[in-house]
Amino acid sequence: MPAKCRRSRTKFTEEQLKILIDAFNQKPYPGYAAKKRLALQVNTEESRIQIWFQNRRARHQFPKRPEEHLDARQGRGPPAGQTPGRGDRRSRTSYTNSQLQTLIEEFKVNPYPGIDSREKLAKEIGVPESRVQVWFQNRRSRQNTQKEREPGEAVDQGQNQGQDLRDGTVQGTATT
DNA sequence: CTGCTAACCTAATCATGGG
DNA sequence: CCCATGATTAGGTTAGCAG
Repeated sequence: MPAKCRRSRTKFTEEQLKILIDAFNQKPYPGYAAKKRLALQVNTEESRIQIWFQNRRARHQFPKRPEEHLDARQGRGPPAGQTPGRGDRRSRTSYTNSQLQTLIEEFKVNPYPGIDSREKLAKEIGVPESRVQVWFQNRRSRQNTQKEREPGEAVDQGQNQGQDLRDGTVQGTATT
């Protein structure tokens, strides 16, 4: 194959796992700052930390421990639907018009960019690769949701499941 | 081959910021 | 206030590697 679509599988060392598991047991929903700190500690990317926590929460029934204290503020305490984690999210990325143009153009030719394409794109518009990935995820999702708006035409789904096979390698560069 | 688990996906939802 | 859209989550699939 020309290149790998996926990022290569990260192999955590025992030491790294120890730190991660310990952190997980104390706080299964780390905020952005905590993830960044952990990333530094185990010397890896923060996006790897995020994926690791996602997978861990999904597969291990961690002690339903929302917070070590956190007891609903009965006043109104609307536990229904609120982020378990702290309000510590990554700040919203605001894309400039030209950045959006680049992303949209790429999306048209390849809505499922592999790791190489995403990294190249990220470098091009000066944004972390993880943001590019999220952007594509949201874009695809939105497209599927709103596709029910225009009964026009198009809406051609190729039943493409799993096998994405498409790799960037788009030497674009034509322009400029 | 099987089990574990990183990477990745969708859909839903939370949350922010501009009109 | 409301809407467009970025960030996060649950849960499910794909795939690399050790046993």
